[in-house]
Amino acid sequence: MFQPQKTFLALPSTKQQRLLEAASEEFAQAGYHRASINRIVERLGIAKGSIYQYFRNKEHLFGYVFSYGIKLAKQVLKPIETTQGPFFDKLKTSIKAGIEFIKKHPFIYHIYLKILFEEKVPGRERFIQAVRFYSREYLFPLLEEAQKKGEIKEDIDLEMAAFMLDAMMDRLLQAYVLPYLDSIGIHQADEKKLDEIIDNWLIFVKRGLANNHFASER
Amino acid sequence: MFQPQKTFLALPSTKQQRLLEAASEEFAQAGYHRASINRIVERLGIAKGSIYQYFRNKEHLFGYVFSYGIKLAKQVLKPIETTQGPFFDKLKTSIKAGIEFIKKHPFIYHIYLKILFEEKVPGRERFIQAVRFYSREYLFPLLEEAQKKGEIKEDIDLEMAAFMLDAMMDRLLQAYVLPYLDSIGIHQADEKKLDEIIDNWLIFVKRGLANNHFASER
Amino acid sequence: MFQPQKTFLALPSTKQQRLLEAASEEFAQAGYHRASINRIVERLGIAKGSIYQYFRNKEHLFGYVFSYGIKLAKQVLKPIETTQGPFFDKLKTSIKAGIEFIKKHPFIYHIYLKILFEEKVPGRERFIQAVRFYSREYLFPLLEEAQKKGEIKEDIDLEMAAFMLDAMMDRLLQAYVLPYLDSIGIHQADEKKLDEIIDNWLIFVKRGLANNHFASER
Amino acid sequence: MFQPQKTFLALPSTKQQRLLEAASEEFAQAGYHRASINRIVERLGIAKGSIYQYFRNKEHLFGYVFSYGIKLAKQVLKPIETTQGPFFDKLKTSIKAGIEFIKKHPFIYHIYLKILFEEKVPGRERFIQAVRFYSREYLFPLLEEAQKKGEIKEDIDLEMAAFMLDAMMDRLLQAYVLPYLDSIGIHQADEKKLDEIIDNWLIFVKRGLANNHFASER
DNA sequence: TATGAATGAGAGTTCATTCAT
DNA sequence: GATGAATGAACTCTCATTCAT
Repeated sequence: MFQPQKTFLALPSTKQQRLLEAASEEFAQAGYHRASINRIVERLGIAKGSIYQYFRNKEHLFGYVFSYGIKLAKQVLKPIETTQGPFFDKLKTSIKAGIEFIKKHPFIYHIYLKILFEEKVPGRERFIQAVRFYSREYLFPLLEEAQKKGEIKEDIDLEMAAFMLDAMMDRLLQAYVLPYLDSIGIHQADEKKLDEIIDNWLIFVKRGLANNHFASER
Repeated sequence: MFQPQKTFLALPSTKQQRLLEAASEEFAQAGYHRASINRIVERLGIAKGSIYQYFRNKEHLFGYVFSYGIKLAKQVLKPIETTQGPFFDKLKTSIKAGIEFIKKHPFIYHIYLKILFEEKVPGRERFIQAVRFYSREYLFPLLEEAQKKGEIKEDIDLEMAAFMLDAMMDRLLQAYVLPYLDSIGIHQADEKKLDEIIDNWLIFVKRGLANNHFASER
Repeated sequence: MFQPQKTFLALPSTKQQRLLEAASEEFAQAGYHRASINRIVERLGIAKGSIYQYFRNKEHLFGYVFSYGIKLAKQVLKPIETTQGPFFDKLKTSIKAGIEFIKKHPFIYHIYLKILFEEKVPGRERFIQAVRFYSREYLFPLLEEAQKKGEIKEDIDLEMAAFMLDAMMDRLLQAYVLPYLDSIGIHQADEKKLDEIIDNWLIFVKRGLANNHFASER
Repeated sequence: MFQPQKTFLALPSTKQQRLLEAASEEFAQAGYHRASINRIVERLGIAKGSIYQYFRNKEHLFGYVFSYGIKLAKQVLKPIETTQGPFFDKLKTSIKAGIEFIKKHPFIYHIYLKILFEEKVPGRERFIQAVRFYSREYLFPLLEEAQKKGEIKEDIDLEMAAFMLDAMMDRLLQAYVLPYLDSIGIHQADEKKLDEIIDNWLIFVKRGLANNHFASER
């Protein structure tokens, strides 16, 4: 949909990469509308006109960064989808993959956050859909399968479950990145601590909050 | 911190109110940076200079809207905090109060969403903290009390529980407002349907996802 | 249709006039597309932003200059239309009025010339129609009346006559302004010479080219 | 004056021709200044740099198109000049030749119209002079000859006659091309209709507007 | 106190032209 | 000889802010 110009594709791939990174960084810092082409070219030390040789306009530049992000996200998602094993293991794999993705491509995730509630961002819905790869589309089939196998209680509303899992996983990742949303110390936790937190999170998800004895008494 | 000028305080309170509403609406629609003072004064039919008599600048204007939002949020929070009864009832009250708040003050909530991930918004963290009134600060003490009373399993990590509850409640409220998240049908639901969804959610929260028999066997 | 902003109308009329003249001059020199807002504000010694307080954009600025031109043209046209007397006297009055108009408002006429064949000029047709006030619309009724009175041969095709008169008068005015179209010495001729040329032109128009004796013989 | 580079002359003549046509088309559509080298090379599918191998710059490219136009115009003009016969027959031949020229080389004529009143077009006057091949230079000698032969009244000012004929013929050709001037139905007229119109025009030219009886009485 | 005209930095975009490959 | 990436000046337009009235 949003294609770069041929000029860009003819560039040495290191230069393509540099541009992609500079643009990503700018969009990650400022969102779509506040991002400045001026700043991007300054960062890159190229002329203002050059970027218009590479991309028709800001929209197309963003579109390219964005489809690049989707490509990366899919690379992460693919191997998880085909993974075999118990449902809760897959969940763990998923959330760890999410964190790995953020570590590897912090700008992409930041762009996602920036445009989550930004208005009139070209292609926004598509982008959000793609980067939230643990969303209903992905989780619901997993839940169905798990319920069939007896891993999940029969009377659980799976739509609601998918929705809530999405919410929790999304927030977990957000907290990993944004200190002010972090109350569990996940932000910049080391590898070991991270594992602990995720396991802790899984216990919560597995057992749920309610005391079964207490709840069943009522 | 961000005070209006004395000129503003001398204004008839109806005019103060109108200004507050116009500004809220603009910030809700456009976020902080993309909000336009031009549009605000147009909406109000006052001179552009006047708004600078009332507030030192955009930052201070936003600060005022913002403290107004916090005040409103606290009004909702106070009565809930003092409510007596079982923990899960309080939770239900909380989420319903949240929805009531959004209904009553849609602009405030939208501002919260808009600035959630916006950079360089003056006082952003404070505002977000305050409007997310079901955040850790509020939930953790409730959870502690509930655990003491035996309503909640002893081996649950309360920090994690507060974090997750926060995440889920936040997303529930977002779903109420944003069509793109309405896979669970909460968007624009009628009063009755809404109750159903919240009850459903509570069951989910109470019992958790995991099949206890299955889980305990492993 | 193209309105100035209230800000402009509130300006002291001398300033309005200065702006109008500066803009007219620029549009007259460069046409619509090549006209530069930058140059206009430079000429005026005002800030770039100011002109956008006065007019929504270039299109509206041009629209205003243009409707001002139409107003002036109508002021010239009105008195001629109501003039009584022989047809050929009216023709003479018309062409002299045209020259007077050009003398008084050289920029307006130059704008007309500039946009005659310029593409995508907002409101171009309307403008051209209005400034070519000796066009078919104006000439045809006069010719009809003259024919009725016997001033003009009965077998003359009046549409063709109007068309040709328009062509000749238009070119006369163009030659008055543009040296390279002038082969009869009308360009910047003095009052006396001008009268002579116009009379000469009228003879040509009255009698036509053809030698009647010769023509009738064939 | 404006020469192509040797590189261009070494090109196969089909390529030369293609370039000429593409450039003509662009200049015809956009005039001189708004014409875009970008679009020309796009149309041709050649590299932007190449065109600067062929022509020093835009000015020289235009100059070449322009001298090509003059060459074509002269090809049309030559045979007419040498034609023998009555003056009014020559006039008819002339205007028909003009229409033929426009049909055959629409871009050249459109360029003429576009730059008629455009400022700072290199060589503009020369080009206009050449393409308006029924101008004073051409018409005046014909008129002199005709007057000598008694085809034209003795007391006609030939300079004025040439001027007016030029004006009328020019406008006739414009009407053939531009819909907004087609009050006389010349626009896109079929061959037969066209002949009729030209004859009608000739009658007008021959006899003139004035009623001789009426005029002579006064 | 209220007004609104004036400002100017900065935004996205276009384009003829250059020059290393 | 052909290429096309790189340039940068100039373009129109927006906006928070100032200040004389």
